[in-house]
Amino acid sequence: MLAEDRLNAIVSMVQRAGSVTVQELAEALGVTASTIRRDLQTLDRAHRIAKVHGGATSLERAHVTRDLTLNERSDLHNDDKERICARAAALVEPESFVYIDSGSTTLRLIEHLPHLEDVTYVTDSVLHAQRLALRDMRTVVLGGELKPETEALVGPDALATLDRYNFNCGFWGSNGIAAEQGFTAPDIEEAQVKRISMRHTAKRFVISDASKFGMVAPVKFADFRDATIITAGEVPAKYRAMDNVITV
Amino acid sequence: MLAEDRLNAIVSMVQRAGSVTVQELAEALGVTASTIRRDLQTLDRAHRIAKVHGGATSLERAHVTRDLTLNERSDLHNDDKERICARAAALVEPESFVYIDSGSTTLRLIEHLPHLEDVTYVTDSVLHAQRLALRDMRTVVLGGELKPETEALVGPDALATLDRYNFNCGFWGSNGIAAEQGFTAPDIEEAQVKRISMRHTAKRFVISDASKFGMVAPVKFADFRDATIITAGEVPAKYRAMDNVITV
DNA sequence: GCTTGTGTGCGCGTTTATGCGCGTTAGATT
DNA sequence: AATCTAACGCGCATAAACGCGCACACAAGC
Repeated sequence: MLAEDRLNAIVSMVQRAGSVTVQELAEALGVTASTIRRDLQTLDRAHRIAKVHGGATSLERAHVTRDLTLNERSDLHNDDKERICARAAALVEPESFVYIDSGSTTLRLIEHLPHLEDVTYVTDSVLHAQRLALRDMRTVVLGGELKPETEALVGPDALATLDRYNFNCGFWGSNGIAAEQGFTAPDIEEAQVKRISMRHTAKRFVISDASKFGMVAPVKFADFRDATIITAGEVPAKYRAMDNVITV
Repeated sequence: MLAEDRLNAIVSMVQRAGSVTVQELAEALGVTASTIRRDLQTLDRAHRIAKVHGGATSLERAHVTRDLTLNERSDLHNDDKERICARAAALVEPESFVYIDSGSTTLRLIEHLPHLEDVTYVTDSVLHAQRLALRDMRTVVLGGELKPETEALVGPDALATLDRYNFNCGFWGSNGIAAEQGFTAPDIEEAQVKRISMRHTAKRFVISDASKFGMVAPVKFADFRDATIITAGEVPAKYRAMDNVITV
């Protein structure tokens, strides 16, 4: 049996039953538990199922249930991202007003944020807001239309709210980072929110792994010099030398 | 059985019955009380149920009085709620701008909403917004501070956003419904959001099971005559006769 | 034929989940 | 208000699940 077929079989079993254990899968497919675990990891990363302790559940079930602590752990071995987030989180100061952009990297950042006095976090992502609230942080959500794919808020309401705020510092993700093209995002509306939020922030940080350097996405939201980049891993020499790039 | 499944089972048992004891859960699921307690702790932290001495209650029940005991147990009239929500959902018309209040009853309502042309839903709850987006509804979220307990948005930003909107119709939950005291909520800030959102809505509906009639919570957000009540079950005769009460 | 890469199984140290015992505490009873 | 009982939380022990490294098998490419 092809590995690919086995993956599909797992997905359909999970879909049909709602949830299955590693053992059940191992027996049904005639491979060891190790292999099943690796498969589940792959499928979880591809967002085709949700891996949980002991087995896997379908996404629908996991979505209502979403155990927030489990997903993070799945790719926790990504040392780079962990280090980046730890470094970034240390930049938050007491009594400050902090903006957190939507995106998977900033989501990871939330888990590292310290419990400081009188800090308020503002975000354009409902998912991020929930996580912040779970960690008992003072949390403010921008208004606006909810984009289902990214759970981010966009549109005039979001922008209008931002216009009333001024942040001490903020953290953004970026799909592309290039010296000439600056920071770029895949979507016009989201780029607009990023642009305006940056405009209202004193200390601006982009957190990203090394893979984004040299990449260019459709819509620019800031110049390369507009933010300090916190990154890790194999950063191209050209960028590593720049004084607004911090490699950890 | 997967631990994850057990958590789901607990939630659905709590939702259906309104409240359950640790013992009942332990017997039903074939684990010890210790495990159930740990599960309840997890679920309570995730705001999926409310843990109380002796067992757990659904969030909405815990809301009326902060620490209630398991003494008087009543069914949440699951059927009633379903009928109420189905009736309410039928009131949404195409090409309308609809407000959905936070709360467990309105959450259930979302599952019944039809896919009509050109309907936009606005809500003050991040949880509700996620569900709406999952169902591919056009969804707008009010801004504001996120209250962790209820996942509702409150404060000046929420109110400012509401001031720019005018809804064709809207649906609210209410902790108390009484002829003299009107509609009441447990929290000042949430009551304010309810009040302002109602003020900007043409057709106002409160959806509630019969148990809320005669109850009074601390903060009033509307007069009894301000909304049409959609309810079911054993409504006191005094209220059943009123012409803004629809019993299904 | 040899190398290279991928997928799988196995062993081992680590983490997580569960059950049990015991001292403490919250509610009910009087 | 005093007392009593059941629920509670904590620590510990155990077993299962887990992740990782390594070895081997097999296939593809030079």
